[in-house]
Amino acid sequence: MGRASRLWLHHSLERLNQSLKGKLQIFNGPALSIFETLAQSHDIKEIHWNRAYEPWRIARDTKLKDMMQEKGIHAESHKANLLWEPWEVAKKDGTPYKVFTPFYRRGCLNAPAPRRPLSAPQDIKFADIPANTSLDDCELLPKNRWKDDLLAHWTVGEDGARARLDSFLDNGINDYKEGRNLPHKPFVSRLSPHLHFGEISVNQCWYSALERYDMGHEGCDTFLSELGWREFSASLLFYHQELKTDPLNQKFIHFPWREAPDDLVKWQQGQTGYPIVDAGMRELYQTGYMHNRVRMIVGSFLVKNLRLHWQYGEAWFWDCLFDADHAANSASWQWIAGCGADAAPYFRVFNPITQAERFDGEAHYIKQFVPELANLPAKYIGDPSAAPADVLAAANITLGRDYPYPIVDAKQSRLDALGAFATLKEIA
DNA sequence: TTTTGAGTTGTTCGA
DNA sequence: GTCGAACAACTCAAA
Repeated sequence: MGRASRLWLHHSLERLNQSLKGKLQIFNGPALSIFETLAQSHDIKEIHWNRAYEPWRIARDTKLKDMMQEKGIHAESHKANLLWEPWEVAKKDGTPYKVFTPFYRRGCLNAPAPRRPLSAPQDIKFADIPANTSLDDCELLPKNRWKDDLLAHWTVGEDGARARLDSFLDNGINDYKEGRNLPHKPFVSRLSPHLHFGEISVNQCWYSALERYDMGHEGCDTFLSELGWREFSASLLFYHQELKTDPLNQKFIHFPWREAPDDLVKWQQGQTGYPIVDAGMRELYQTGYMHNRVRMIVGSFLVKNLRLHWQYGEAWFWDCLFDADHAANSASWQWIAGCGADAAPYFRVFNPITQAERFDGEAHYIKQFVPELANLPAKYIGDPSAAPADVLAAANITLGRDYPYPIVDAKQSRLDALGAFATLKEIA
């Protein structure tokens, strides 16, 4: 796990333990040997767990199931992370979908409806099994950065997740279709970390939305289809276990990526000279989250304007995001790079200046995370280097000192990217 | 098997 | 300033 994920997990387990009245037992180590030991010392009849789809988990759980069955223990995994299992959504010929819209509309929405959420168990009987470690001894907390201020923006745990969903259904969902593109507005759900860590189920999200709104409500439909994207990513990972490293479009193995470690660091630190990119990267580092619209902008900037390998972006997001999810992260980076499923056409390169003007025209978002530009008129917020000298002076900004010059020219690097993509055409 | 229509999120240019 | 077309060609899904 990345550092942000470990931090969230620590606090999430703490909350879970509280809601279980201190009865949560934590075991650290290889699952196989832990369960083998438990099976020797206790009379275990059945073992149940929620299914997961990461390659290492599938491999582990398969071994676990085999071992339990050898011992005569009933072992069963269940659908709990997804609305539909990957193998429940297939084309007529039985093969998996590769395009989102038919996957969702024909595949998911025509399949049997997902089960309704179950209510919490009233009475859990805990066995008297001593844990082999404590939460603190797991050392999930990062040693040298983040911690509390990073979590100031969140309420970790089941109660926080439920409150987030209710608040979104009260407010954000009504403006969701268009509003979710505006990074300074509270119109996105921000449910992703809660969903990732199982603090709320996707079934609860699905049916809570449908209890309040009908299919046909624009915001509701868009929200449900975003849950559909989560399913789509999981399906892609299930059928392409190497999604994290291998481009779905094999031609991209030959793509002429640049190697420019200095540029990568400037991207990571939010020092590219393009305020909307820098705001996003700083939001990520400071809050463990980045608004979806801005994720696309910074992603496009990395893989197209800087022409650095999408796996660098994938790795940084994996480390910094509270909602870091193997399937969604890999699939989305492949999508923005152009090698993934349903990927953007090669000529679709986000212009960081235009995007800033269109989606943060009053610069509320940028000024929140790039405070050194606080006095710059919004008119120039997309590209401070284009502001007249007297405007910069009045805003107390000296480029190259207070805020960087653009590290690449947006126009020229776009053309370079198009040229690089064109070289792929010649590959058979 | 062949054909047909369609494909999350954009930019730029010219009328 | 606004709007529609061009930007390529390919793969996918289903008729």
